[in-house]
Amino acid sequence: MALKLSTRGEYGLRAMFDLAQRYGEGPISLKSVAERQDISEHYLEQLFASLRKAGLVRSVRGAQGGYTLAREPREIKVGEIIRVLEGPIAPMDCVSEEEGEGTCCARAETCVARTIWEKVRDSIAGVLDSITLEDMVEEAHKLQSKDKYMYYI
Amino acid sequence: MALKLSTRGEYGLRAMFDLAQRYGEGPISLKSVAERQDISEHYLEQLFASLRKAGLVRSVRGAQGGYTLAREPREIKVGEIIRVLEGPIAPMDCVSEEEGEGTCCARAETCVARTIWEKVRDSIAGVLDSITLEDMVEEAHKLQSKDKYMYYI
DNA sequence: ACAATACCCGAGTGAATTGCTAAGATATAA
DNA sequence: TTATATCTTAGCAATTCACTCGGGTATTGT
Repeated sequence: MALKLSTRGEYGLRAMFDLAQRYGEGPISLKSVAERQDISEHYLEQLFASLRKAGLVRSVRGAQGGYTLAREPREIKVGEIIRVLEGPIAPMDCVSEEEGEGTCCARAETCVARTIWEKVRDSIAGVLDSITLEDMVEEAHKLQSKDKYMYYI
Repeated sequence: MALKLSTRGEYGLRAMFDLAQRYGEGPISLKSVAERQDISEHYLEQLFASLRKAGLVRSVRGAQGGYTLAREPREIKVGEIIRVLEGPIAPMDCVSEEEGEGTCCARAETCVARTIWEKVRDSIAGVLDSITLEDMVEEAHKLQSKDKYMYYI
């Protein structure tokens, strides 16, 4: 499978979507997220450590504690979540979004391939940065009402 | 690094580009490709076994043998090469380009994420399928003449 | 005939990554 | 003070990656 994401991105996005669906309800415990999304709670804790350090979620410790989105769902792009959990988007080291772009292209012909990797990178980033958590919540509502509609035909 | 390609795709594309630059000159030995592209010859052999079985290159055995592109450079898309060497393009198992799409989406909300992975997949495929080996050879010529132009300023 | 060349094939392997689990420390509400 | 949560570090089995090793087979020039 080419250009695959790891479970960090997959689980992390699912969990953040879960928080977005409950935005405004106060802190949500990882235990409940883990149960709904069928993900290991301990593993989720690790992902949320990254998300918290990146400023995407806020934590409340102690009983009745949990996590909330640090911003409104429409202010959080899917691309941000993926970058925090998986690192900069880059099909190849030499076209990483990070500043220190590494040393490649000692050979001239490498650069021809490089322009391809740049296009791939930008098209991926374009998709992920065009979708917010709010978009996902809205989409989920649409899918639900569509199901209902189908049912009554 | 998110959504990274392995060296199979990287080396394979470089090697196929090398053959494209020498298209019409008869069989090119892997040894020469490996030297020019600075890739292990044995490793390249493995990649070309896949490329040959997929019908992208033809082999000529024995002394003075080597590999040639099975089609003209403009008839070979970068996406084909990547798929042969890395498998179907799929940021997630459940949105693979292959027929047997696997079992995901037992949960409804998964499908919201799924539409995102589908968009990512299609945007990647769109880029890779829009570029042929001929495009790369032309691009290499442009880069060369640009260098020359810069030099004489 | 016989080297030399080059493709063909399968097994193995060390290093890195992945996807967790285990064990505990710390903070807060009831 | 107890139950509930977040935090933190360490470890680990399984898989994947990027090759290497050791052959075999086909073809060409001498």
